Amino acid sequence: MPELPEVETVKNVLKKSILNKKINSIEIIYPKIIDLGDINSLINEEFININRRGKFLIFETNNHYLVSHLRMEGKYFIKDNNLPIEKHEHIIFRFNDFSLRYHDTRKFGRMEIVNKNDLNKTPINNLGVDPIIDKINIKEIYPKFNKKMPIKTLLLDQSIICGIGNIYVDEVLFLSKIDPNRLGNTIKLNELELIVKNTIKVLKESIKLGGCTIRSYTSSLGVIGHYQDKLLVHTKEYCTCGNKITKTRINGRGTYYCSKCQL
DNA sequence: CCCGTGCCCTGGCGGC
DNA sequence: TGCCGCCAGGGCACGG
Repeated sequence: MPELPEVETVKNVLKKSILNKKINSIEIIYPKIIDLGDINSLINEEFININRRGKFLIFETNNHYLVSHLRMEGKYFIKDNNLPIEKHEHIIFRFNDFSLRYHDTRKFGRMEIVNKNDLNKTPINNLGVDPIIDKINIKEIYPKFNKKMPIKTLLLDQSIICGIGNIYVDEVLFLSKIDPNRLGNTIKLNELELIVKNTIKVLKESIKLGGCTIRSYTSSLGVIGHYQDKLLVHTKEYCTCGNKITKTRINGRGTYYCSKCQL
């Protein structure tokens, strides 16, 4: 599933191929993907930049922003215009010499289209600090962790820190030697500092790997993350210390941790 | 306000 | 071999 590093990679690859080309037409096969705005307002415009915030892609056109969240399985493909529309392709942007196709097996992804002044009407507005884009002030965010909720749940809350998903949160807490069940109000300032440090480290390393996994030799932009080769605890059976990994559920999410290493 | 639950979706997999 | 039911989970709506 695309997480922050994969979204970052998609952004970088798309920037190389779709900028400054006129959108001739748009086909909407599954309209529910769009939950705000009129995607047809992008016709005759060009994508002039692409940014990322958290797990969101922000496409900038001449007069609009298209905000896109891939959720679990969303992907963008670049294909020849002549190729038939395949199953799970829901939105098609047609340019002169190719098409950009939004593909999403489970239809969980969402898009919002707004005028330039209205970015604050999109979910972007509710995001907290981005560990890659922003300089995080630990003392500023520390009070938001003073809650009777598991630290894992708080780290997945995109309005505090954005971009961390279920896989990376397990890895970050493992590296920080913190039990994901510990309540936010038991986390000390220096522990949060360590968590943030490891978050930045893990995400940066994964972005590097993401860059290697783009299949640029095809016309498609399916991103296959190779971060799974680096995972230390998520989906693992045994810890590097030899202890059996505990599999449990926190906030409805599958959770992996080592009860010996993480306290 | 806080927090837990269920929903959206489909493919993959285990069990029979 | 096939079918059924469950599971995966990001974000949001809803309700106690």
